[in-house]
Amino acid sequence: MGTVKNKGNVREASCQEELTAMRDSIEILGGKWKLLIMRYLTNRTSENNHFKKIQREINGISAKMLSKELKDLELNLMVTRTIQDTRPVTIDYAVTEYGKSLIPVTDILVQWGLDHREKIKEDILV
Amino acid sequence: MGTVKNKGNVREASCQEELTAMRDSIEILGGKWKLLIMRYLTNRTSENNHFKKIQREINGISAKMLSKELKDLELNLMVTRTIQDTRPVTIDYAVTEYGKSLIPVTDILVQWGLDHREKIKEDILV
DNA sequence: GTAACCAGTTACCTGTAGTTAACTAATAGC
DNA sequence: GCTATTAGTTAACTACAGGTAACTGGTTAC
Repeated sequence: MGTVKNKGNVREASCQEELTAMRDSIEILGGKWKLLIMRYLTNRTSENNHFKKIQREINGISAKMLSKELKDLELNLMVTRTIQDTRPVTIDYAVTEYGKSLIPVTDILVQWGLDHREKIKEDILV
Repeated sequence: MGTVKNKGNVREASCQEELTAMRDSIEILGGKWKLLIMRYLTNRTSENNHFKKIQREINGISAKMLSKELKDLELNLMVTRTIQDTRPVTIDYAVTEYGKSLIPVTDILVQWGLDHREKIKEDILV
C-alpha cells in the first residue's frame, strides 16, 4: 500500500496482509451468534429451518438477536429467506452456496473447541 | 445431557455437541484482538516480540487492550511471558506449543478473509 | 537535569452487543 | 371469544468490550 518503509521486508508485508484479512473475517463473523447459526443451518440443509425452530435449537438466543443476525447474514449472501405457504406462515432459512464457504471455518472451530476441552481435562488430572 | 428427549436422534445430539464446542471456541478466542495477536506471534517465532513491538505492528491496539489480552492468553497457556535482560528491560512474548494449535484456525480465517474480499470485488464487477 | 525508551497501570468515558419483556398481525382450532 | 401457533418488532435496560489519555517507575543517553 503506497510507500513501503525501508525496513519492511516481504515477510512483514505479507504478515500485515494476513492480519488485515483476519480483521475482515472477525468483523463479519464475530460476535456470539453468527457462526453458531451458520453451523446449525449447514447441519440441517435437508430440513425446513424456520425461525422458531432455529430459535428453539440454538440454545439461549433471543428473537431479537436471531432476527438481527439472520438479516446480517442475508445481506452478506450467506443465507436465503423464503416464505413458505403454510398456515401459519413459516419462513425458511437456508445456507447459500457461498455460505457453505464457512464450513471449513466452523469445522475447525468445532474441532478446536473439542480439543481444548480435552486439554483442560488432562491439565486437571496431571 | 442426562435424559434425552424422544424426538432427539443421533444427528441432532451431535449437532448440539458441535454447537457447544463452538461456543467454547468463540468464548475463548472471541473479540477483536486475540486471534490477531496469536497470528502475529506465530508469524514471528524467530524473533523477539516485546510489548511495544507488538503494539506497533498490530495496528490500532492500545496498551491497555494488548496488556489485557496477553494476560488472558497467558492464562489459557497460549503464550509465555519472559523478562529479557536488556536495557531498558524488554518482555518477550512467545507462542507456546499449545498455542500453535491455533495455526489451523487463523490459517482458515486468513484464507476466508482473502476469499471474501475477492468475492466482494467480483460481485461489484458483475 | 531532561528527554527518550521500555512495560505497563489507572481512571474515565462511550458505544454497542446483547437481554428481557411486552406487543403487533395473521391464521387456525376449540 | 379464547388460546395457540407463526414471525418478528419495539422499548427500555445492562454490562462489558474497547478507546483515550494521563501517569508510574525504571534505565540510558545527551
